[in-house]
Amino acid sequence: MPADQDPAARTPRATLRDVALRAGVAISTASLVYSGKKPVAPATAEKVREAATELGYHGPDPIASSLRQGRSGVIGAVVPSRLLHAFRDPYAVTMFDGLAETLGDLGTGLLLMPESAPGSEPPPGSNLAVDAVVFLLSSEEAHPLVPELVGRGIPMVGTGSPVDPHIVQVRVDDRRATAALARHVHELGHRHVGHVLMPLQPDQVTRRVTRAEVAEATLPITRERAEGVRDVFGDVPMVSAAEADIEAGRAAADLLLGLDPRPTAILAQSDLLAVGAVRAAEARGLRVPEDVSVSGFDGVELPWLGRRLTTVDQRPAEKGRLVGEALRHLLAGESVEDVELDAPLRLGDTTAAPPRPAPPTPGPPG
Amino acid sequence: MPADQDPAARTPRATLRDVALRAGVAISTASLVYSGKKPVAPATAEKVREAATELGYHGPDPIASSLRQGRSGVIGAVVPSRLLHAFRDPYAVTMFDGLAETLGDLGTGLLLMPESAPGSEPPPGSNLAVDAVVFLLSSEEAHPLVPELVGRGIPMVGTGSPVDPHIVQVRVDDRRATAALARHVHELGHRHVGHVLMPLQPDQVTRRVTRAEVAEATLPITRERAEGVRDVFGDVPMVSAAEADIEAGRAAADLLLGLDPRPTAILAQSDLLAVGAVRAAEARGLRVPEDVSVSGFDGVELPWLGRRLTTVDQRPAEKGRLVGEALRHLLAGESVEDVELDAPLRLGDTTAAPPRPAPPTPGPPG
DNA sequence: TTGTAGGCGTTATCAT
DNA sequence: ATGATAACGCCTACAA
Repeated sequence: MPADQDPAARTPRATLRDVALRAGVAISTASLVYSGKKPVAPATAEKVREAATELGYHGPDPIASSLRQGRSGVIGAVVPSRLLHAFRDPYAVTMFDGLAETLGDLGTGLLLMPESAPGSEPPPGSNLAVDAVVFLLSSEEAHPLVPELVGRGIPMVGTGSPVDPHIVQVRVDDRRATAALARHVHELGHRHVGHVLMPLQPDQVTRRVTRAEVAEATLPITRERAEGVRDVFGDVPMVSAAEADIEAGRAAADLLLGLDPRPTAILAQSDLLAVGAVRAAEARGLRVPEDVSVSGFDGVELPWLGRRLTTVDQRPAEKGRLVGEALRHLLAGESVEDVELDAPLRLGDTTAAPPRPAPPTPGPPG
Repeated sequence: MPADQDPAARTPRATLRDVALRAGVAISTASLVYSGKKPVAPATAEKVREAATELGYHGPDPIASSLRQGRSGVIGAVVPSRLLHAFRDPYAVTMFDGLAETLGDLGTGLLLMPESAPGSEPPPGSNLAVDAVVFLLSSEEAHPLVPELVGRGIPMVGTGSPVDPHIVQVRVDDRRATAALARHVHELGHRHVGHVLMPLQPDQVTRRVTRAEVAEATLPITRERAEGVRDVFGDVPMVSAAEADIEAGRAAADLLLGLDPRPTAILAQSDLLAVGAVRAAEARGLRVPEDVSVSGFDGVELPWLGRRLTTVDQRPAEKGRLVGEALRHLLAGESVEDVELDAPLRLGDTTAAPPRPAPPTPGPPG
């Protein structure tokens, strides 16, 4: 390795004071040249810029500036520690994209704060300088960071969980939206449906679950979507997927398709799970939608699927943008109400009327 | 909206001084209770914590702490403004995941700094308080932020571009790795191959490109991988995809498969492009690998593909981790050399010997 | 083990 | 339009 670094690194960095001194003006005047908050004579500004260039000064130190102004210009985003998994879902990425769009206009940065093992004290990230925090993908009803942030008076925006009166929520009415979708499937004529749920717990296995278990799910949307299905179909067989991804959706749907009577429709709690359900059906030689209908939830783009899923469009990009808007108002000191996002039903080509039932089993003659 | 916020919000937040005063100790002592850098008598610590609780004090202000210590505990990650597109590629997500892993241990946060329209002055993000910056997905050979950051003495780590002596690079030898892959395809017997390239420019269209155009590609890896192919096959037909995604890969490969003679193998510059190539072949009724061989580059997980791509494994997670390691050393003040990552060839089931050529065209008799 | 004192680099206020 | 001055909240020598 090189004997030593750039010699300039050894020299203490120039500060605004050095620049002002060299330009022959007051520090406060030099500050104005950079902030532009008050007019400065062009000649003066020029002198300051020159001095800055000579000293290798590249503008005010963001940390010092933050301290003085009381804001860091950074929004914290709490994300699952397994970022990889979360971002495999286009829903998550799309929502972040929408958020980043608003934030970009705002000139604020987005700081990823990975959740870590529960119980660590203090919760990681509590020592990071953020002006506000968003919870977009949390699957916990309570979160250790929340009391901490409330205590610090840091505004928070979420999309459902964690649940806390201090968090401004931007959400969809999951139950109602799911019920609308279920009603559509019911009207097509389906009477035997199966429901594929998100994981009830982290690290669980794909398995059938009971209504009682679902009532205790960590993730509120899991419960609410299941209720939406029940509102229309009553109790139906439910399988909770081990992960919110395609493979787990396939496994979960496969379990349902093995039941007797076999469901004629699979309602999945996310588009990715629904894709898995389509795969499971195909693997059994069943055609979608002729033999089995499949529906999802989210409304993400799946260009590689080659078909349009019947789903609820949560408008994830819009959701992200609305979170950004809420942040903007909160940072401006305004108070903000919860937002309910409209989530329209999108009919695709994965749902149709159920196959005609086999003629009332004549049974082998004799 | 509510008439007003939590009344506590109006009260200026308690500081360490208030706490010390209330606990009857010196500010510096109270500070030690939180930093733990020197021992404090248990009784004293208890008094301080009590006072803190009473005052609603939740630990030192991160900004003030940062100013004093000269570090913010935040790493900046420059990302494409179209985050959505970038994160559609599992390569990107996997690499970030690897990075986040190292950073998690380090207790530092990752701040996303979206690149914005070129030419904005000053470059956005230059006012954010970061201790170091990483460029993982940049497609520019030069970047406006680089001189700025060099000026501020902020260490940088990258994976190839932008190119600058101040940036520690963690890279793969793209040319050599691609040549190794090409050699494998050559040894299988292929003599007519087509090459699918990443976009040469942002916002371009999928189209055939010449060697001369490739030599001027923005993205160094595009050039280097093309050279790797040329090292083995000489000049081959090349098509640059409009985007680094499946659909563009399909369109690009379709162009190649329409040539006469039709290539018996398509070498794509990324796994996602290769998936598109597989789709293009299938759409033409060609079997992979019996009729057409396809190879990729990256080595990402594609569980939904249902087959294993022949590819170069860049080990993206490891790459991310190595970037994290480099950061760790830089932040510790050590000097760091560029890292070359080994990228092994992974044989999958998308490559095989070319189909036997049709018997030397007898032509219609007569 | 605890206290004293000074400053990190900036910006806001107020006066000129 | 410019200048002097006082914080912003904390941490670290150093002294006791």
